[in-house]
Amino acid sequence: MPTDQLSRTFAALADPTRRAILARLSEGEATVGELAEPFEMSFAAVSKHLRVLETAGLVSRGRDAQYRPARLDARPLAAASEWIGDYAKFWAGSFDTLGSYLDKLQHNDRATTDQATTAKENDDD
Amino acid sequence: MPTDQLSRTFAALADPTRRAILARLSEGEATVGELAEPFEMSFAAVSKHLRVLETAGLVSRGRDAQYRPARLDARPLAAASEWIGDYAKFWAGSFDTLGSYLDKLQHNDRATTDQATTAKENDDD
DNA sequence: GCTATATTCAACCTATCGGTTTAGAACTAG
DNA sequence: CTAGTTCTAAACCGATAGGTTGAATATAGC
Repeated sequence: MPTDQLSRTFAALADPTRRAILARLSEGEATVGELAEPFEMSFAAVSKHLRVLETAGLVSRGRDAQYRPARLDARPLAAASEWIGDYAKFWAGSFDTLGSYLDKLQHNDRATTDQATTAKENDDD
Repeated sequence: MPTDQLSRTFAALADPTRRAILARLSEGEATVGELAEPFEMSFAAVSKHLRVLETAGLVSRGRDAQYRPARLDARPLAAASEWIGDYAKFWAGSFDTLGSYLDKLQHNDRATTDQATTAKENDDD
């Protein structure tokens, strides 16, 4: 996997187990055991997933006796959301190209575009 | 890679070359040759990247003589954006947990939460 | 039909992923 | 100190990712 932050974030999200772990952590801290419980998978495997999430900066770990509780850190998701947001104009018009999207913008000021409130001007990369 | 749509989308985005290809395609259709030009990489490699994007539904291909122009289809990004959007409330308060976020909501009605305009109510999962 | 151009297929290589198992480390409690 | 719990490290494994090269396919132009 490439070493840039955005790639690590997206790679971390590209696994349903890890997304489920993040969903669980959105309800609060959890130990490895608690996180592993819903899965038919060894503790070690979950521990590895946590490490991937940690390397991506999406999870931080603490220490409480034997336990090493994990907690969510959603900040890298902001950057990911921002990246995707630059493309919002392309799905706002569903099947449409940018051309017909701009066209539509001129014809009806507010109708199919209400979803695109997050859109930012595309800068560089 | 897991076979669900969201995983394929995130996996496709987890590579800077593919993100650059998408960025290029956001300016309009392009042939493999045009897409390969900025990279020190064989045509075949770019062709493979395009296939990953195509499998993820992010790119569709056409035919124009020998050329097989690729065009952006951003619709899968909408789902990805929605998934990430469910976590917006967690980065809105930066370091905070859900607990202190809800706490904050009660104590000051509008202050540190102005960033969270995209937040959707977290429903199922 | 031949040749040039654009793209993909097929085989191959190395590195990483996601999982396992087994052992060991970190800590608590008797 | 010993025993029990929780978690991670290490070694291993098969499958996939991302790249290469060289041959095959598709199309256009002559």
